[in-house]
This record gives sequence, structure tokens and C-alpha cells, in this order.
Amino acid sequence: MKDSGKKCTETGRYDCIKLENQLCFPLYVCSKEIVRRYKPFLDELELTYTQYIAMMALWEHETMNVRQLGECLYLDSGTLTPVLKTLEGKGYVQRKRCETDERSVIVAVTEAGMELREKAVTIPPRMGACVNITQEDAVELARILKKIIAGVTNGADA
Amino acid sequence: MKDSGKKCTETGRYDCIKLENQLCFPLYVCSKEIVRRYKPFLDELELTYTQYIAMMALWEHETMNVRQLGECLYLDSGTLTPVLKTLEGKGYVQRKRCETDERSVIVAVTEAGMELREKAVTIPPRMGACVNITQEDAVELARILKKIIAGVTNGADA
DNA sequence: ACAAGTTAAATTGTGTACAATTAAATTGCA
DNA sequence: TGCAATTTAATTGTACACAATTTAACTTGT
Repeated sequence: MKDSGKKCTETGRYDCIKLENQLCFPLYVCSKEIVRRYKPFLDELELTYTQYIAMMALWEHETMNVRQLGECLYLDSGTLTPVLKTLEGKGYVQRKRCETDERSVIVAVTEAGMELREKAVTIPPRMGACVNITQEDAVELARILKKIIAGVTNGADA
Repeated sequence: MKDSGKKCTETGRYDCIKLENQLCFPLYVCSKEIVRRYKPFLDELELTYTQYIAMMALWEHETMNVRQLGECLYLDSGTLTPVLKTLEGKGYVQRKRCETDERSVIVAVTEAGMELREKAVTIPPRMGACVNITQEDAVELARILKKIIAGVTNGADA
């Protein structure tokens, strides 16, 4: 349906670099737009999206060092250090050097951090109501994304 | 294995704010990781990802004002102005005020910008070889993402 | 014609992202 | 043991991304 016969939707030498033919671009846009949709809800907790996912990881694990948190969130210390300092400033986490290995910094959720969780549980259902997607599509999307992430983050070189 | 009556994959009060149950999070990670994968290829052209998608839009349209480009890329002037100034500095685009409406800034691809396109066409096929995804999944993914974007960017309030 | 409202881009300020480097602590091995 | 490699966070520098504000130019209603 789309090559050298020159139909209505014809194929050109530059088709592969058209925005509409990229997969990365809707991925990039979708990610940004969803995060933007979170903003009003996250504003209630005075958290940014990055702070929110960091808290999510910490609510589950209670305590992690920066490296582990980074593996969990796919972020490095260059991003996490300022985020964690901000969260510490807000009183939601505590940072301290590991006693048995002074290189590591242990991040632990505080009492106030655990209380924040109570407010946070209201966010996913409200977000869900905002995003126009069927249950089947959500499952499909999650499956495909996880497959891509697994392939891309391993040494899956060309 | 960890609370009330419950099976193996049991349901807890806080399940909805676990990282693994979010759809936004793999979307965010996938987008970032794919962009990271582009970097070695984009480095050859000395373009960032944002500069690359801006050039993609401009290669197709030759000339656009900042507002149109922003609608196309889902970016505002606060992001685009510095990106376009950088691209102008590299000699790939020219920026000038519209003569009939001095509020608008017209962005036009230069000769050098069009030549860059020749190098850029090699990127998508090489990226495709890097990303571990079947043709069917790619089609599915594109379909779902476009649906979400359409729903989220319109006033699809809860 | 003109004040009021609107639109367009730029600017300002905050917060990521990430590569590259640095500094300190720990490990491994000759 | 002793020191070179490695690991861990933090720092530095560049580049977005976006909300909010500003400035200038245009449009509209009267």
C-alpha cells in the first residue's frame, strides 16, 4: 500500500524521518502529557513527578541507598541527589551515610513521609479517570513498554 | 504471603501507588531510554533529541512560525526559543519576524539544514535495528499512544 | 479611531536529566 | 600488606520543559 507506485499515500525518500512515522515521538509526547496531567494532583501534595516516583519506590521499600533507588527509577545520582535533598527538606525522607559502608547513602522514609502516603493513594484512581484508555489497551501498552525497556536497557546493541 | 486472607498476588490498601502498577512510569522510562539510545546517532549530527524533532518538523514544512512548530511538537516558546536559537547558531535554520504580522517569528530551514537531512535519513533504520520490538507491537503501540494523546490533550477531564 | 482584549514570542525561575569528572571508601589481588 | 582497580555519591556543566510573567503587535467592539 505504500511504495514506488505513487499512490495517494506515496513513499518518498524522506518518509522515514517524518515525525508521524516515528515511534519515539508519540512515546515522548505521551509521557510528557501524562506527567502534565498529574500536576494538579501532585500540587495538592506539593510534589513534582520525580519526587512522587521516588516516594513511591521508598514507600514500598522503606529504606534504600541511592544506587538502588537509581536502579529502580532509571535515574542516576546526578538527578537523584538534588531530588532527595529536596524531599529531605520537606521532611519526607532522611539521608544518612551507611555505617558499614561510608560510600553509600541510605534514604529512609520518615513518619511524615509515611503519612503522605495516605494522601497519595487518592491520586491513581483520579488519574485513571482522566486518561482515556480501555483496560485491554492499558494491559497491552504495559506489556509492550516493558518489553522495549527490557530490550533497550540490556546490551541489546544493533 | 503478606496480609489478610489473600492469595499469592494479593491486594493491599497501597497497591495502587506501587511503581509496578503504574502505567505512567514505564511510559516515562521507555521514553527516556529510547531517547538515550538515539544519542550516539544524534551525536554524529551534533543534534540533541529536541533539536532533531524540531528539524524533522521543519524538513517537512520548510517554514513555520514558532506557534505552529510548538503545536506540532507539543512544546511552548519557553522551550523552543532557546532550541531555535541554537539551531540558528549552527546554521540550520533562519529566524525572522513575519512581515505581515510582527508578532510571529518565521522559522525557515537553510541550505545547510536541508543538507543535514541527507545524514538524518540514516538514523531511523539504525535505531529500528536497536529497538527490540515486533512490527505488530509497534503498530499496536502507535495506535494506543495516539489514542491516549488525543484524549489527554483535549479537554478530556475526569 | 481607539481603548480593551487577545495573541505571539521572549524572559524568568524552578526542577529535572544526564554526561563527565571528582573525591572518598572499599575491594581485590600480587 | 599495599596499592591499583572499582564502587558510590556528589558536583559541574549543558540542555531541556514548563508555569508565570512581560512586552509588543494585532483585533474587536463601539
